[in-house]
Amino acid sequence: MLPSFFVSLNHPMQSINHHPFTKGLLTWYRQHARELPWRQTQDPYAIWLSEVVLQQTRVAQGLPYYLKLLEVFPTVESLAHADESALFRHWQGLGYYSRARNLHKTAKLVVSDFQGKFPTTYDDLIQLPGVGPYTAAAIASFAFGEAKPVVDGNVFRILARYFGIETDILHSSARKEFTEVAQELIPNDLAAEFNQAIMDFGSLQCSPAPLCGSCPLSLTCFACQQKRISDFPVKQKKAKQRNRYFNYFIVEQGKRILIRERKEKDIWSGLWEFYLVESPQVEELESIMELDGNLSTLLQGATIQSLKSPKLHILSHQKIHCRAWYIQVPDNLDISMLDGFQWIQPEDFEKLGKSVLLLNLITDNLHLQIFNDSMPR
DNA sequence: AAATCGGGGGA
DNA sequence: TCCCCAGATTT
Repeated sequence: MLPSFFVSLNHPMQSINHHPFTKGLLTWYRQHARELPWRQTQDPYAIWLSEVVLQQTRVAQGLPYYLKLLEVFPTVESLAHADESALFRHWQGLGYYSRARNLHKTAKLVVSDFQGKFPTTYDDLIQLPGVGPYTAAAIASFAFGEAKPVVDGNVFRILARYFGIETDILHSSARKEFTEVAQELIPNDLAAEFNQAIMDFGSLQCSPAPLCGSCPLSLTCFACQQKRISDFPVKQKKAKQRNRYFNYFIVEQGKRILIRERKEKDIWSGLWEFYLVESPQVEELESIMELDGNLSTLLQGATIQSLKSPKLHILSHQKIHCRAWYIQVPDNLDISMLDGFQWIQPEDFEKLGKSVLLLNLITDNLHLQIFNDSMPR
């Protein structure tokens, strides 16, 4: 009769994991762990914040945003009570702006429905807006010690290589399959350490261009043994991005400029921008005016000049071709307010979140009188 | 199941 | 250029 702890070795909820992968990984981690600020705390708020910032974002890029956000919004209450516009301004430049909206939603939800205390289990955490399987597992393990494996890009890559898994990691069934493998490997009593370890291992050792020569797992790694490192992970190639043509007009009247919040279901929703006319291709000014009736109205009695602008702005799925003009409307000319637009002073516009394309457009034209050195950064 | 949502860095 | 990054959500 075997003792129960021995029987449990082949059970998913095993308390001690002797798999060579796990042993080698944890040994490696104890010598190579990165020192990262969100590892110095067990506060679920700080951990949640870091995980959302780091979604699809490199540590080096997200780190300054995390530090600043935690400084400005040190508690979930402070974030819940903050203006969403302030949050967007701090998120400016980080990308995937729906993260900021969901962050605010969840903060308000945690304060209003959970007395400011985050849920403590994976199953409850994943109910929160902007919290998916990865982030729920990260918070559950790091803050509460629950043995749920994180399955991010690192984990897909490492497990695909180590076990020779040929499943397309973009296929809908891939997450379930890789999660089941990871669940077999994660030690019940060292879940947080295992999850931190596997992500550091993916970043530092088993990176996209891996360092197999110095890898402690190379002897038991399928891809390395078979000399098929480049075969894993299997990943469907991405489609080509579409072209779009943005024509921006910096419209000025009496020290104020015409701006609008992007609210449609499109890129940069929640950010602010100048008057924009999108065209199906590169167009002359005359053709652009035909595309947009209000533009001709704005130009009645106004002066217009061409501006320097970023030629191209690349996103994951789109290539934005950009041109820009400067329209000065005389003070005495009465412009009826266009729907959805508002006039704003540059120093107030600076406080609103803007896309990197718009920031670059502004930077290219800081010599304009209207900006008057009020728009740094 | 596929598409979409940013921006930046490394090879 | 292409790929990938501490993914989530919508269609």
